[in-house]
Amino acid sequence: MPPRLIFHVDMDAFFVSVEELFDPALKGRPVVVGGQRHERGVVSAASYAARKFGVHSAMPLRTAAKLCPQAVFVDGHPDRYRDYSYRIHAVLNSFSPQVEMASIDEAYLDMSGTERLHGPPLRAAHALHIKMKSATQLNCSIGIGASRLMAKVSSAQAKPNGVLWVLPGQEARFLAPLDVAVIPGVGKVMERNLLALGIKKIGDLARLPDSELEERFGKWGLALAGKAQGQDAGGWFDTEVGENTVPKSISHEHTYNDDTASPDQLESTLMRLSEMVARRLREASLQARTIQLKLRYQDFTTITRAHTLPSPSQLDNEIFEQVRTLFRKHWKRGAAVRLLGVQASSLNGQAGASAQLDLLDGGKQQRWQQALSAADRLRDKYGESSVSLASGMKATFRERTHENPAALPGKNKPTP
DNA sequence: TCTGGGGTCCTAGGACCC
DNA sequence: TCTGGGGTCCTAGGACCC
Repeated sequence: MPPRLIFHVDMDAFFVSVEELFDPALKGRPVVVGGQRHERGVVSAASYAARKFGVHSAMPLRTAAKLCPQAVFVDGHPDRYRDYSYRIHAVLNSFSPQVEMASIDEAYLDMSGTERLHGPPLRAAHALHIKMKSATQLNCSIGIGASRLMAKVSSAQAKPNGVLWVLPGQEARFLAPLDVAVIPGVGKVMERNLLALGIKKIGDLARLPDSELEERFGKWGLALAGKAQGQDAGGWFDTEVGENTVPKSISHEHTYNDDTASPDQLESTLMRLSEMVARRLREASLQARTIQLKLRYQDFTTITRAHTLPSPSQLDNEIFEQVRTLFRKHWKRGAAVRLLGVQASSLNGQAGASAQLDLLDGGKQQRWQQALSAADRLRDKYGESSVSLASGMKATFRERTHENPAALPGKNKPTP
């Protein structure tokens, strides 16, 4: 069997580049995307000019402002990025039937067997590079290899705006001089652990016997030994391109600008987050069995508390009631809260689940779903805050939502 | 420096069942 | 009296990625 041919396509400074398309005056300047300089938050993306000052993503905005006072701070625009992500996806789909978006701005393509259509790998990559630029006005970097891992590592080495192919058989030699931290999955903690063993470069790692790595780091250690040779070696990397499509969890969270201990404020945030999660479940035709609350206090201590429902749900009120129960049980009353989050997991497609629900309950469930779909459409039209579940809370209705009172699930509330 | 929001995967312990 | 073993589900926390 011939080796696989995998492309990893990674957009260069994606958020910054999109912002530059909307405001060309940003070009060439140090730009920080993610919020204003004094806000509570972190850098989502920094332009190459800003990176020269030591600014990088995940850094607190206030730190970035100190390192680079002359930077332009720009709020993020998720809708814009999603829109460009779709365009990128469309370009990629025209090159291979096997495309997997790994995040909003990067994708894997399985290009095995496309030589007849696209020619040899480098020619295909250059054609893709040019088409991406003309279709989206954005630069990308492309890594090519016989595994996801090699493609991913190569695209990072190719940045910015480059193409790099590591020939089959040359993987270990290519990786050897690189820091262990370039291996996807090796973060700060693992890097420190390896450094303590005198392992700094991937070549050092490759010299260690597999058995020692397994002994010290378990299953992960064994995978690491394979990665030092450029193999996908278990876990997420070891899947077919295009296999990872159904999400495992859907969540929303919110960090307050000012910490709060007001039960009303906290519970209405939970309601809003529950609605957002439920809505996305319905959009994806998924139902969740496990509902999780995330709670972060002022001092940053964070807890998660979960509950698994007897039958799955995609309904605002069921999710909210669960999360509120968890909240009332575990929140230290009076303690100021920094962040709240709601997560739905143990997801399954609707087909099986709704059949089960029909069996249990008949029309009530369906009426709820119709009401909620109508509410979803209203939110599309008038914004997220225009429609809200009333269930005993202060709800915010705008005048125009009364045009269609039947669409408000808070009225004449059935309890499924 | 004072720490976002959306995800994935792994580990470890306890419950529960056979 | 002291004491199995394996499998699966659930929960909590943490590392990691973009």
